[in-house]
This record gives sequence, structure tokens and C-alpha cells, in this order.
Amino acid sequence: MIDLKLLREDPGRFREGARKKNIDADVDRAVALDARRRETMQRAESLRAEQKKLAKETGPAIGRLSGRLKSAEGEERAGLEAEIAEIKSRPAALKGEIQGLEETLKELESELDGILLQIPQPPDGDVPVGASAEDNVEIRRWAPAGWDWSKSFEANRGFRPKTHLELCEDLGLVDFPRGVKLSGSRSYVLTGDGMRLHQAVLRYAMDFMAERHGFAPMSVPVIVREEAMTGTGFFPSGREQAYHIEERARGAGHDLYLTGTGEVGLMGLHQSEILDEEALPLRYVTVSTCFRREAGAAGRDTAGLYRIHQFDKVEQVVICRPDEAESRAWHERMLGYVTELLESLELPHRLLQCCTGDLGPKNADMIDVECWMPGRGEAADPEDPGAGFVGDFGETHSASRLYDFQCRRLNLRCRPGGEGGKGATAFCHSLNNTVAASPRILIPILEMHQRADGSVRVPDALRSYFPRDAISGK
RNA sequence: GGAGAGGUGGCGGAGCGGUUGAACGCGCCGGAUUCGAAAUCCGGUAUGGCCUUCGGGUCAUCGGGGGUUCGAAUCCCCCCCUCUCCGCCA
Repeated sequence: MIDLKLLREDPGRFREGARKKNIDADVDRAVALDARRRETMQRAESLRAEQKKLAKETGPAIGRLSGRLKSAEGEERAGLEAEIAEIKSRPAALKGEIQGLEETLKELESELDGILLQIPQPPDGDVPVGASAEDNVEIRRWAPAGWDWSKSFEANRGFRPKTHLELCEDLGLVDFPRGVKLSGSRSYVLTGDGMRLHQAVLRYAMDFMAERHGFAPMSVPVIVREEAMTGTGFFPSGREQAYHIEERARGAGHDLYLTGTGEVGLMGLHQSEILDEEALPLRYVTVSTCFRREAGAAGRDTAGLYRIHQFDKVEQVVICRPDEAESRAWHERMLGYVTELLESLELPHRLLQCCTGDLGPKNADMIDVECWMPGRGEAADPEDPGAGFVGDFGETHSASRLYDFQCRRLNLRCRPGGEGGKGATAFCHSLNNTVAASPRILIPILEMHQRADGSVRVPDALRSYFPRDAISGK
């Protein structure tokens, strides 16, 4: 949610922000509705003030006359009734007018709220303007000693790599046909060492954040109410991405949704709270199953573990004081944790500055991390299906800086002393970043650590989480 | 799933359809007293919106939403949540 006051002061900034992000949002309509809303509100309020005043003045008289009415008869009774009716008529006359204004107000607010929920957070000034992911800008890349970016995997390692699909098949790590039988397209079953490796990565990533970097480990619901989805900014724009559980139709009070990221649960924890400023920043890490309908992605990445409906993800979230410099510093730090993790896993990767068109509605800035996947990209030789692929980067992480956009929607504030403290409240800032999403992260792990004999070396960092030093399928 | 009880300010806890945004107590802040502290006494202590000549004014908020009424924390309806007992279950 954007700040209505800022919108009033500088609508151009939001118009420009939406344009840069390539998102439709009727900023001008919102400004006009806001003006009408305030005007209507003022009229309704002054009338109500008058009504309240009258009710207070005439109330005791009505009470007294009503008391006398009980024992009155005949002409006296008729006189009293007329007197009461006369006194009541003055505030009653205001009532109708106030109700009319309130109805108008409700309509204005409902339309305004709908538009406000769709006005995106303007991108930061230093985010490159661009239409889509094509215009993202590489910031830096890293690879372990011995890897030459200018050469293919085959030239680097001396043998032609298998794709993760081939490795999963040959080593018995994933059963795709049975996954599809159970749950349809984009489904899979992790088997044996596939499941072991999956668990090893998640557990390593969890410990890495909790024990090495001091994040508080949490397990949060993945079935949430609509407010959590709207509050975190995934609704309304991402509604079709979420699995919807229609509980209302069965008589329950509200429907539920499956979350596509642990961010929803972690951020929703403190919805409508006033946190103690001294307790900030809050640093949380969770591992949760993520559900994504992948609507609109039909035909893309249909094979393998890349784009799937259900996966597990270790996610980090930071809620800090509302200070741009502090937000920026945390963004860097949260990216640092990920590059440290990927270096420990010996995975070549690069950081991408996302352009305005790729930010989504809620982010002021977003940095993606992509790992090198030798089995991705175009066919090495279109004539020879056995020649493999040229390799490409694949997105494995995404670090978002949201400022107060999310906390405003969640009504998540802070102040010195917290709930009962003193001083003004302010909406907190929030950030989030992937730590490890599996099984997607298994793709670079398997493909980069495969050996000429078809086995896969388990990187040292995972050794204490995996029973052997290699996966050989035997 | 069945039966019952209940949601009031930072906390506890009153509350009659009519100057109740809300008694009282605790906590917190300021002051007095004290060499200092405790105790005591006095005063002040919610949030949000809108307007403002920046003094303030005004509206809303007693779990949430709707209704009755000239007037609702109080009466009616729906929903959410918590607790107790029974049943079921991991």
C-alpha cells in the first residue's frame, strides 16, 4: 500500500512509477476520489457534530417527558406526545442527510481502496528502467577456482555434462511419471538420494541462517487467510497464482489460500502490531512448502525440476526501522548471506539488478541471483539431440526491498517502547530473500558437481547432512 | 462434531439506552516531599482519519461487520477469536 498523503502531494511520482513498472493503475482517478472523499467526509462530520450536540441537549428532556407520558392520559398525553415528536424531529431531520452522505462516502472509499491496492510502489531512482527481465543488468558474478566463464562445461571439465533430468533418471533421484500420476503436470516424487539431497540442502540453509547469522528459526502456516495475502502484497495482482481453498462454500466464515512463499507467514506474524523500535530489526528464517499455480506459464520449463507447483524453500525476512539507509544496508547483507552460501556450495552464479519492468508491484528494488545450469539454454547442436545444451543461468534467488509498502498494508508499526510506549508510531520497513529453494537448487548442484563417471560429488558444505560423499546410484 | 462461557484502554476490571472516550486499580510520564531512594501526595497518560489561523476543532474506534433508535460499549442479527466440558484424532 502506498501512502495516501504522498500520493496527494506528488501524484506524478506514482504515475511515473506505475509507468516504469509497466503496471496499469489509475493514479488520477485515485487522486480525484480522494478529494471527493474528503469533501464528503467533512460535510458528513459537521452534520454529525450538530446531531450529536442536539441529541445531548434534548436527550434529558425526552427522557423526562417520556417518564411523564407513562402516567399521562387524554389531552395531557396527546400534548406530551406532540412535544416529544417536535423535539425529536430536529436531530431526526439531520439523520437522513447524514445517511445519504455516508452512503456516498462508502462508495467512494470502496472504489478508492480498490485502486490504492493496485498502485505499485514506485521503483527507486537507481533502478534501471526496462520493460522485462530481458533488460535486467548483471552486477557481478562468481565462480570457484578453475572455472572459466568463457568456456563451456565440457571445455572446463573435459567431459560432456548430463542435464539434471538425465542425472535424476540415471541415479534414481526423482520419479516424474508417478508424480504426474498423483498430481498432474509439473509434479514429481523425490526418491532415495534425491530426497536425501533435498533435505540436506534445506537443513544446511536453515542452520546457515539460524546458527551462523543469528536469524530466528520459525515454522509458520502455509494455509492463510486472504488478509495475509493482501497484506503482503501478493493480492490482488497475484490472485491467480495462489491455490484457493473454498471453505466459505462449506459454511466456514472465510476462505483460505496456500502460500507461494514463507514470506507470507513470516510477515503476517506481526500484522496489526506495534513493535518496540528497540527490538528491531527482527530477523526470521523459515522453511516451508510453497505452492504456485504457475498460471500463464503454460509450456515454459515443462520438463524437470525447474518450474513446479510445489517445492520447499528456506526464506529470510527482515523487519527493520523505517530508514532508507538501513533498508539498503540490510538488502546488501541479505544478498551477502546468499552469495556466501552459494560459494560454500561451489556454485557459479551472478547477481542481476532487476529493471523496473521486472520488479512487481511491491518492490522498490529487487536483485535476483542466478546459478549456472549447464543443462539449460539452447541445444548445443540442433542436428544432434545427444549433444546436450549450451548452458544458461537460471534464477534461484530473489532479494526484495519493500520499504514500508508491505508493513503499511499489514498495519505493522513500531515505536519506542512498543504497544504501550511513547512517541509517534511509524510503519516498519521489510525485506526478504530466498536462502535456498529446493528442488530447483538441486539442478545446479547436480549438474555442476557431476563427474565424468556419471556420479555426483556432494559438496563439502553438505557433507555433515548427507550420508556419503557422492551420489553414485549404487 | 456436540454443549456452555466470554472478548472493554499498556495490563486487571466496572459499565444504567442519554454530557461515558469510557469508573476504579495497576503500570508509565511529570512534579512535590527526601541528602538520595522507597513510601506518600498532586497532575498527566489510547489510536486513527479529516480540517487548522498550529491555539486547537471535529469524526470514528469498547473483537469485526450490519441493524434498531433522536441517541448504542449497552438492544437485535451475522461473522471472527478465546476458554471450559464431551466426542474424535496425529
